[in-house]
Amino acid sequence: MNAPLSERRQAQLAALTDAAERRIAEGGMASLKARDLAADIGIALGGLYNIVTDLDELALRVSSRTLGRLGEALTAASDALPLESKADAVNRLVAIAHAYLHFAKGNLRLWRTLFELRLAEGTALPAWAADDQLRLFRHVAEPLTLLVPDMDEAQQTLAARTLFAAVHGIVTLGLEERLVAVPLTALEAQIEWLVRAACRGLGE
Amino acid sequence: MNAPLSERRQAQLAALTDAAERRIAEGGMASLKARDLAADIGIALGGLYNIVTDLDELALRVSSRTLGRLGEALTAASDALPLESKADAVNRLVAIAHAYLHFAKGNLRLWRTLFELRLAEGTALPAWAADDQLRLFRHVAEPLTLLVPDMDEAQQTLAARTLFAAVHGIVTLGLEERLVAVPLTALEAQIEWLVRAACRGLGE
DNA sequence: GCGGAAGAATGAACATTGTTCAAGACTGAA
DNA sequence: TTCAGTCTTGAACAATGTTCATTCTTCCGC
Repeated sequence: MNAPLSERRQAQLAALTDAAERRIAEGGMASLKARDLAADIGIALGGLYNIVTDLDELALRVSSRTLGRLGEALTAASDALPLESKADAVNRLVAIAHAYLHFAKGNLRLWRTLFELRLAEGTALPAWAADDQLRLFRHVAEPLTLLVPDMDEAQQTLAARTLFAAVHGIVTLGLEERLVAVPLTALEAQIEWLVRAACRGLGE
Repeated sequence: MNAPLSERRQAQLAALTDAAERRIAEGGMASLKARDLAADIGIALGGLYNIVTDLDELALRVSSRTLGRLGEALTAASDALPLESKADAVNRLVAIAHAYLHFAKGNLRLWRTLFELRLAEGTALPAWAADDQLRLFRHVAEPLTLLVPDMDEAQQTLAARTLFAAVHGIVTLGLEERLVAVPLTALEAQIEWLVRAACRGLGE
């Protein structure tokens, strides 16, 4: 209780973010309630707004953490494979896509929250949040530079985004349980097919 | 909801759905407010709940309309091309994907609403809504049967879903304005590349 | 140490929503 | 006309995010 205020604030922010993360993991973004969170960390309702300006900011902070963990997962998948030949590059892209699928399945609610963020119309998302996103694309872009070294860089970036988006779409639809459930291994196979086909299509 | 409705009720329901569609097209699902809608069609607040059980039901009805119009757009794109050779099949798939992109861009808020529907946990979506979705997949499945006639039907269905999902992902990310904007023609080119590559990958 | 300014904590109050409900108004058959 | 059933109404309720005056703490210059 008598730690210096600045430290205390940091600790509160961390505790608040923890609580928010737990609540979202438990019940999705819809269960991010100001009163619940205040109770979780033992402060009065109004105190929330000394730590954070918005519940939206809080959701953004949780999303940043999730993106960080996702990045680590993709890094781990990448580092497990060599990257020397073009075949390596394709294999690595497949591994990244599979890692993405498994992360999404294993962190379903937190992962979904990444895309449910609705910032107030007109407010751009903070730089640190945008950075997190770019870091993700770079995981895909790196093998691509080896795969198609002659392609101009803007085109490579665009291709990385497209590939990422395609895989993301497959994962999203595949984990949507209000449609027919697709077995995980079938999803993996579909992703692998698409990534390999897309890579082959890049060559020409 | 399935008892025979009086004519007045039908008219009210239509007017209400119109109003909801207008509001969503204008400001997204967040601007579907009970009081606004009641005012729009000139009834008291409570009267809404004689016409519709929920605002969610209303959003679902608007989504059904949107899916219907989307289906028509895909049909129009399909019918404009012959379907005899395998090359025709690929061209048609590309045309469908492009039509999807243009529909999404031209009906951005209504299209996004399709995926923002959050039915109360545990309630399945009504059969008529599920049917609309299946009809969409069939647009993709039809050319696929010509393209890979030897493939077993379950596999064809799965491939259709995957292709649809991949294109959907590209469109979603491409129309997300809080990232770098991608010119429409670049988006078209990316989609065409991916669809053609995926089709070639199917053959082997 | 101390005293006052700056900042933080509190919880009541406000604003905005979706939804319900008792009471009145209406409609159509007898 | 009368009356039972139905529709409509708008006030009330509940849940929620956010603000604010008041009270309490903390920190820094003396």
